Amino acid sequence: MSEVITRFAPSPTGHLHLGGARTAIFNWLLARHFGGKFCLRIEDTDLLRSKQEYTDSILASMRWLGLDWDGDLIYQTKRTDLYNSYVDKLLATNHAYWCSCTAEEVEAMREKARATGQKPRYDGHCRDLGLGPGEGRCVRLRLPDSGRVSFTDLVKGPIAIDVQELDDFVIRRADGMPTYNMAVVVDDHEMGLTHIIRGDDHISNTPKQILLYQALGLEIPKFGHVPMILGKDKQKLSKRHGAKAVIEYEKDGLLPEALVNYLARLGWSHGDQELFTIDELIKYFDGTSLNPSQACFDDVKLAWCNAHVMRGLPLDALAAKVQPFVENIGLGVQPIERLIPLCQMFRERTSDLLGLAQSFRPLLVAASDLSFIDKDKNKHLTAVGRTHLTKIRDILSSLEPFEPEAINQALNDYVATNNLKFKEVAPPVRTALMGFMGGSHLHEIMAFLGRAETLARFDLAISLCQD
RNA sequence: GUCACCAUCGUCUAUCCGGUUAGGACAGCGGCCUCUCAAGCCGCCAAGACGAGUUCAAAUCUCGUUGGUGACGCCA
Repeated sequence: MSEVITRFAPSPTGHLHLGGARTAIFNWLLARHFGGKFCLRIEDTDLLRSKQEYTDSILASMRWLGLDWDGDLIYQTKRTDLYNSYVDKLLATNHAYWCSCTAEEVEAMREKARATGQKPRYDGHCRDLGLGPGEGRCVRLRLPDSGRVSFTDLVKGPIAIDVQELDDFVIRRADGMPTYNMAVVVDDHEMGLTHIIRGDDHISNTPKQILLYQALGLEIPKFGHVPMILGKDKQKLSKRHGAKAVIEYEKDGLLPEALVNYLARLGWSHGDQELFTIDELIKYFDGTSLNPSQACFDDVKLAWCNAHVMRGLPLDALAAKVQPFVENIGLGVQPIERLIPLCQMFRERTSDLLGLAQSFRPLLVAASDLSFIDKDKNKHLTAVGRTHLTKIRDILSSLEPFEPEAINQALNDYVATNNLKFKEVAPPVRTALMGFMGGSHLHEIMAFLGRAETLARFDLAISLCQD
């Protein structure tokens, strides 16, 4: 088998969104699986809507996701001459012709067709007029009079459409720029693409592109059209339905491995396996087992995926990742060594880095800044609570060493010697330390806080106890 | 309107060329564990859109219906 070459070709008219990210992942995975090449091409021919900042943002998201590309970035706006050389070839072989119709005239044709229940299309007015460059405005492809265009889709199987359904579409605009289908075909051929996985909104472009390949006498690559991702309510994914750009997931503290795992698994499967490492995805993804039906995006499952990745990370790596989030929510620049125990205590209690950082708050602020949840405070900081807190405070003030094991032992001893149950003692202590009934094991919390801070919290809580 | 694509639990999916108590995962519910909350473990709930046909046998093949999505630009 010759080398597999795939590509991702975003247009820089917005940030990288979930759908684009998924097609990028599929193409990247296919190339990596077969040891081929994955190329990146910026389709910036829409001068009005394309912006450099979006190109930058898309590239940043690609890097964040770990989708590295081979070779140089290709910008379509820099290849106008190349496209026009192909247009000239088509003109020279009579596969294309100049058209002088105005936008208004073409629109009138469409209206007319629509009125008779036909598909709106160009009626071939200038087809045989033999217009030259001076007389024409744009260039159109001359389609065959009859026949069917068919191809075997990697995802959907055999697809065929009658050429009667198509019209002589524009391949070169009046301003000299190529249209989308023209540029895509030239680029895909020039870049040597063998496989094209894209959204199935392109399924109707494919016959047009195949006609171009045929008119140009070029080899046709394999196409695979994956269905678009739908929102929760089966509607098209839009901002209204919670569609977010990849960059936003990054800000929310998702891990790229989790997003890649989730997105790859949406519309593709490998038996019953749900969780994959990137290496496993590369190993198993061969372009088959792609699901032809639409899939709804589920951020709850994404969160589950992310939680799983977070739990599997080495603690120091997790601490390094959460560090900027801790700083961003106003908890200061904390050294990694200090974040490691926090990660250990809280990583199973949150599903993203932002949530993890937030869960650190009670342990990173001073006792005086600790905020209490009224419900827990009223319930546990009582006269009975004061008794336990006071006695335990005494024990802790002279405990040596002030370390997890010893602290835990001291608490158990207190419970045993007073003939109590742990669950009678824990609530006031927990509320004193955390401000609410949550968090990790008490001895871990105290060991992290250190003796001084622990005692300060006991003192504060004791003063808050109501009879 | 025309054309194209799609159709299994609420959601993601498995069930390779017809024969399964239709499996797994997320969510939900219940239990165990337990100092809270989680995590973990165990269990429960829950599906072949509808109608015909082919066949000994259909979720699986065929046709139709319905529903969803997409496309129909000198946007990409």
